[in-house]
Amino acid sequence: MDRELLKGSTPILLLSLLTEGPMYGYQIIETVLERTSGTYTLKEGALYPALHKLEAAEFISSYWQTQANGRDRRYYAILPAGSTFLEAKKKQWSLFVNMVEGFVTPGGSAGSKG
Amino acid sequence: MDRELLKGSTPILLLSLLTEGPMYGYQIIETVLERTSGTYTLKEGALYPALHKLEAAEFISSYWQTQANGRDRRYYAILPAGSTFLEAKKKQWSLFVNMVEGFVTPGGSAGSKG
DNA sequence: TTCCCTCCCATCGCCTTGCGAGGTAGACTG
DNA sequence: CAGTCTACCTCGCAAGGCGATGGGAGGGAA
Repeated sequence: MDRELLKGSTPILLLSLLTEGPMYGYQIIETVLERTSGTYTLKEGALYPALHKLEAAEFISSYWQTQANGRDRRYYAILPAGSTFLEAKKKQWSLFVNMVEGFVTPGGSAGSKG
Repeated sequence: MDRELLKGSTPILLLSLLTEGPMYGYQIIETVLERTSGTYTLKEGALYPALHKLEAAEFISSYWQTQANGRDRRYYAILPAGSTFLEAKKKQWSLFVNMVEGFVTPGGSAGSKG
């Protein structure tokens, strides 16, 4: 997976994932790994700073939860503002994808959606 | 257009464009501007360094051409290695797009590619 | 008890990229 | 001559991902 391509897509990934329900960091990494069949490993050095930024922007919130075995986990949940932001990001995303595809496949105008 | 999303996509754009024939910098900027209906302005600060990198990697070659009015223009043309690289990049691109879409639309597996 | 592995959090410096701003210069226009 | 358009290029900055590194708690093995 091209690292440079990834830049900027992490918030979309994170917010989309959290739309399905609260998750904790380690779980996010594993989930991404599973869903991509090992293709993409979300790195800790990318995940945590991204999570913290999202929280600082109040797009997500976090809370610590203690498990039965006594260990603590920090869960992240999406906030309404985060959902709104996600929708905006999604629009930018499809705009971006259509733009690039428009150049990659110049003949068939890649404008299948909005 | 989200700047961060753009990162890493420039080589694909450039190589794809040059597949249609040799172009010079200024022309590339104008072409991108036209084709995206003014949505995306490829900046000089992004274009020239990218072009130089591509040339250093021998994916493209350049030559100066003098116009009728005496002005010089530097044309860039894609090389065989560049085409090969483009194909690889395209694969990475669709992998990347499918990956993100897989998270954005968890229900409907976004497996419609080319 | 000690050792190590797994889980789970987090930060730091480096590298790469795109961008804004700045610079050079020839040709055409007024 | 001044101003604008074409056409090239570079520099410093900001932002993001990555590899490395570190810390801490629980559980199993020696």
